[in-house]
Amino acid sequence: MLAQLAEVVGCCEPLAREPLSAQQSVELSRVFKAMGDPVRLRLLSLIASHVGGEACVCDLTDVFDLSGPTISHHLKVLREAGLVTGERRGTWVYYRVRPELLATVSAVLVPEPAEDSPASVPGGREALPVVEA
Amino acid sequence: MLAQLAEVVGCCEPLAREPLSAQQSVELSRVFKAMGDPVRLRLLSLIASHVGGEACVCDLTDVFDLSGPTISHHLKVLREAGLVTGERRGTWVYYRVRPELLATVSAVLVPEPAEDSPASVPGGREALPVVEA
DNA sequence: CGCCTGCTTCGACGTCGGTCGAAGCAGAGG
DNA sequence: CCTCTGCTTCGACCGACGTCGAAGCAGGCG
Repeated sequence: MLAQLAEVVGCCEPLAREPLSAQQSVELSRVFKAMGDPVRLRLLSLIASHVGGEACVCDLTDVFDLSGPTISHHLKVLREAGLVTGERRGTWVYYRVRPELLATVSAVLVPEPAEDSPASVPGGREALPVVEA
Repeated sequence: MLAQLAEVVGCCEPLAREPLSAQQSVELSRVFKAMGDPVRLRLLSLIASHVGGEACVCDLTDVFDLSGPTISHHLKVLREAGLVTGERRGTWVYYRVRPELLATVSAVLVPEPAEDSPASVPGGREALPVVEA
């Protein structure tokens, strides 16, 4: 049911080039809303900067003065926004970021595409992140 | 009272380089939260892509099926986040975007700075946008 | 099998935020 | 001065969201 961000946003011009359609703005705002919370933003940076590019939930929980369910909730929001992926390996669940989505969002903000970022695979527009609920 | 985004965020590394501090995440999330609404995101793109780089409120109101007070409220949120500035000229109020803030936020998202964007003035780190409530 | 640990889901509660109509303020123009 | 238009502020309503404890699920380990 969730529209695929790649189809709607991946092909949209930078903000200053032409106005967003109603649908594009809805899709894009989903990602920004997920990043619009201090805890989630910090979770994102903790995962992104962790060694190996992934972090266990138990590592993340210790950083905050928040309950486990709350951290789990925030991770779910990030997951549903397509910003991270979670994978269970044995007892622990490891989270990774999707650098493609960050690169896509980043490109929308600046007038100059700056497409030399390593995360943007050449001709990989259809390989952009897909939100699978 | 509002901390200046330039001091807190303007000097922070990309997300994947090192984790954000609690304060940095609070400041940054303020901007993302402002962009986390479809109407505000569309307002932002309408202003940014308008001829002359500025748009009158009356032009913006016509695009949405929303009341004037609601549009005004969203513009205030964007203003307080430092994303736009409003200037009264005679009867009308014109809004402009702050491309520096967009460039700053964009740079935080991608691991490669991509600092060749025209909005990032060389050595102008202290000239970055300041939120003045 | 039974327990223990790590994580998620559920249900509830309080706050925040988007929306509106009514009212207020600022200029322009009679 | 009065009025009219453009925009903002105010007050209220209601749904969305962040938070928690309790309960549920999954996998390791005696």
